[in-house]
Amino acid sequence: MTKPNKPATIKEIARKLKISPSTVSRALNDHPSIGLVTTMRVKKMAVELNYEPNQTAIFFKQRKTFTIGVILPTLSEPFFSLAISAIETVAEEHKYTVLLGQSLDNEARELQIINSFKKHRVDGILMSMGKNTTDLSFIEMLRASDIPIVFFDCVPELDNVDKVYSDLSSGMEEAIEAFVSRGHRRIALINGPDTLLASGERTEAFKSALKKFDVVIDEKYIVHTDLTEKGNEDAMEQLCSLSERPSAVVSFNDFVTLDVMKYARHRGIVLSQDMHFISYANYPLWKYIENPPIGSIEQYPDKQGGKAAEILFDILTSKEELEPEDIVFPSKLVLK
Amino acid sequence: MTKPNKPATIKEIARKLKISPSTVSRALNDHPSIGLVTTMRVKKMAVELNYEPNQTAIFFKQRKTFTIGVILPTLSEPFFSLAISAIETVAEEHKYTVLLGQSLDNEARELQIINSFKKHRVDGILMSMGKNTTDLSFIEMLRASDIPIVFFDCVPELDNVDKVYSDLSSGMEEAIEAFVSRGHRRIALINGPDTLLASGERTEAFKSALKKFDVVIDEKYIVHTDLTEKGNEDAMEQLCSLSERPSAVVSFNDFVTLDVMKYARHRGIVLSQDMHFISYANYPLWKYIENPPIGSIEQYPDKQGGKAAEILFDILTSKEELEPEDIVFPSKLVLK
DNA sequence: TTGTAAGCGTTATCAT
DNA sequence: ATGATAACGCTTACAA
Repeated sequence: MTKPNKPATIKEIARKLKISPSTVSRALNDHPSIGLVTTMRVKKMAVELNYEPNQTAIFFKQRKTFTIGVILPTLSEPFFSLAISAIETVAEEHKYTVLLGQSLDNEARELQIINSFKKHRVDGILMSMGKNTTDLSFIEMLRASDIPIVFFDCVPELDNVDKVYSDLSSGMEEAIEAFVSRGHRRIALINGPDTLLASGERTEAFKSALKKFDVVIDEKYIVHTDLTEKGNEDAMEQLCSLSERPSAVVSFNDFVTLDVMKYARHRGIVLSQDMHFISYANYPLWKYIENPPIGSIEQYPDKQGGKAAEILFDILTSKEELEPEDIVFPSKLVLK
Repeated sequence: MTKPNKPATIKEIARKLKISPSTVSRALNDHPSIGLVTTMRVKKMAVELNYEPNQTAIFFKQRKTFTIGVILPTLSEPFFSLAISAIETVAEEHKYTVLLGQSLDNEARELQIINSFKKHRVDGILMSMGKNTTDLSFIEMLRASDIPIVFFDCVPELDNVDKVYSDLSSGMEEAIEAFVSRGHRRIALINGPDTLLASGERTEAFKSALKKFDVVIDEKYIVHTDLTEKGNEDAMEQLCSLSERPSAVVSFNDFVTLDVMKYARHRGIVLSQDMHFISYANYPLWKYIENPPIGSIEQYPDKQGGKAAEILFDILTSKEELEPEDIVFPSKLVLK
């Protein structure tokens, strides 16, 4: 029964109807010049034969695949699964499908994925770069192949590329304000590794926010973690061993805060009393934590992903060369 | 400068070298019959002209796209993001790329995604069905189009399809054993809606495990939630209002347990003392929770996804028709 | 060892 | 309003 169903083609419809393939093609595409009757006859025969256009042929002919590739570090971070959902939604509206590639923050894998996407002739690429990606030559390569790329979240420091990202400083300012207004003066920052752009931005935002609210900047309150569990604990230990412990801590992200709070608890610190927290990410799990941070800074992965996708489709549909977009979403403290 | 780079084709290489396109094609593919010298000349010219095979043409000609589609409810559940990572890994080994489609447990969207995948002529599909999917006719449709599909996790109750899933009962048995050995006798089950297969399986496993450990089955200890936050709380309230409250609760999954524990706390119940929990999923966040469940039942999303992908590639590479696979991974209690 | 030619399914150009 | 033909880039019998 499972006859190797070579699906019906336009030619067969033409043959059955004793008309030419071009007429069939036009009828199927509702070309105005085709008579209503033939159009109907063709369409009827099409369903009868269970005709399905062979998209691979069409892709080939049109030099378009109606496919975009999305490269991001990992879907296990809620940030990115939210982002890709938004991307998928936008893609769907444009009748595009989404190719997925997780880089796992590995630059070599990133290259591999890009090449695979290029081979598959995706019409465009959305990318959030890995934390350690330094070689940006792939951008030129894609440009040479005429494949537009729009970055989101982790974007390159170039101004001739399209990018959507979040401004960390607005959230930081709100965080410091929240701490200060609650009477805190000894405010610490547990930052990521110095090699990360995102760390530099946080440091800068931290300092300028402290300045704004007239809190003296004390370098010993700025510590670093390599973002491993051990690194997070070490960073916390540094703060705990200070003679004047901070009473408030902004940390790199919610994951760091989770580890850090756990460690603090083991160290006998009473959460939400001896020490208060704010971090970046605003993951939903906080509502289940017994002494949650006073807030978390939202970076709007969905808006970022969605906007990046929209820009990409603008590029894809516009005929002229567009000026590169540089979109910034302010981050925002969400109090718990 | 951005010349509309129509990429080099085999023909141009042929022309430059004054040989025939077929020779070029063969040389590029290391066809044995081509002389070493010509092969080298061709390859050299290929890099020189920056030649890139036009995969869309190849896809078209070979009737293969080296693309598989993955349909799953949502990536925001860690279960599925883990599964898709495993799938991606296997796909990559086979030089395949992955098209993504999130159904959001919506049957109509599922159909839409399947059709989109079919249009894109994916070579095969991996699917975890939505919780409410009842119409399985898409399976026949895909069969007619000769697109193999392998199910994982949420699989149809048919025996002529390939599927990989987890046996809920082994984990349930271990859970009950863990409770019983700790002296619990009043053991409750907070199950999902009755319409779900997964709920029926849990109920059955629950009862037979209780029987196995000589605990009397008391129907009032079996309650249901629609898996919303409100539903979870209501289910817990039912248990709390019993004159003889259960001291141990197995629940549908970790998310339910989170809500339920939170509610219990508000209700004045001392977690890990008055009441103990076990649920399905084994999400990593438990290590950050102050009074975590005594354990969680692992369902191995990565193994399921990976195995499903392997089966699909077996089908894709084998010449003969293979017997449908029916793979069951026992679930397993992981103590915290 | 290499070349010739047909063909994959569709659409677009040019006729009629 | 419809048909014939070429073309997209590549592979593969079949010939030479």
